[in-house]
Amino acid sequence: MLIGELVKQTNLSRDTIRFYEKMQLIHSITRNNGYKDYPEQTLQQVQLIRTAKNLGFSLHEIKQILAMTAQQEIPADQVHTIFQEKLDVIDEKIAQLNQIKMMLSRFTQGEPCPLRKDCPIPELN
Amino acid sequence: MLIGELVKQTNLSRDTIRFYEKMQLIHSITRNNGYKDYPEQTLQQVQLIRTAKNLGFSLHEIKQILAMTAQQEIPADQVHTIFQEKLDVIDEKIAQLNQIKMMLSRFTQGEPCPLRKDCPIPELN
DNA sequence: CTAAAGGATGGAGTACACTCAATGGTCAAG
DNA sequence: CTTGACCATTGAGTGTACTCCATCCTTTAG
Repeated sequence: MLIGELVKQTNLSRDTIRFYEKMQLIHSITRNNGYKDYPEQTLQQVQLIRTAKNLGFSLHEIKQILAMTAQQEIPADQVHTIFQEKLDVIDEKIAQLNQIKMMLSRFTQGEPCPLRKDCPIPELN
Repeated sequence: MLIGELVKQTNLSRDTIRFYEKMQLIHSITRNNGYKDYPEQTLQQVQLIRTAKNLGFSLHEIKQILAMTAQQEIPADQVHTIFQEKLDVIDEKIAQLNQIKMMLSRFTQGEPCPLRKDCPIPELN
């Protein structure tokens, strides 16, 4: 797949795609004429980049996640540990989101806001 | 509370606190001697900033959330709408996190990775 | 009174993640 | 063979969120 096709399928800009490739989040094979060919799976990888970015992961972290998914198996304990770490981070983020959500929800139901000075102190985190 | 105390309680740097104040996420009262006095609730506000930032909200978005919590009530439909929007974003983020989580979990249980096939293994820095 | 600790301001610099502009090569249609 | 759509590279610029530095003022301990 040439870059123009990838742009259409992903709605990313050319520059963004080239930036991701420079950062080695995605990869291509260079044809004889100098044009770059992106494999089909790049679409899925871009989708993961988009989602993870949206969730506050840095490109560096996303690169790690992508690298892990590229392994054949999960042989080393080391890799598994990094993997579990990411899962833990995700669980923590979910918990934090639920906390903020509950705080905001209570507020929309007319309860006093914990961030105002005349209100009780919340237990965030 | 003077800035030094706030630094101790929050583990943020002086510069970060001053940056947040310049961006109007937090506020202070200036004493006669020019020193700035931060109200107690600043601690909770900083905690929300920290949590929301961790979840991928921008300082601009966090400023909106903080502004909303400062309202006495929720009178205007407009405010309520923005509020509900944030709640929706939070729900979406939770869903996305669960998606990534499930993808990674499946992978740790030996299933083939949807991002693989012939993908080259990126190098970790 | 003096020194040290802590406070304020202004401006420059940094890291990250793009984004744009300039320049030039490749290829298919007419 | 030219034109226009695509492709490539390089380097500069932008917005966000800090971070550092220089300089100067205020308070407190000795």
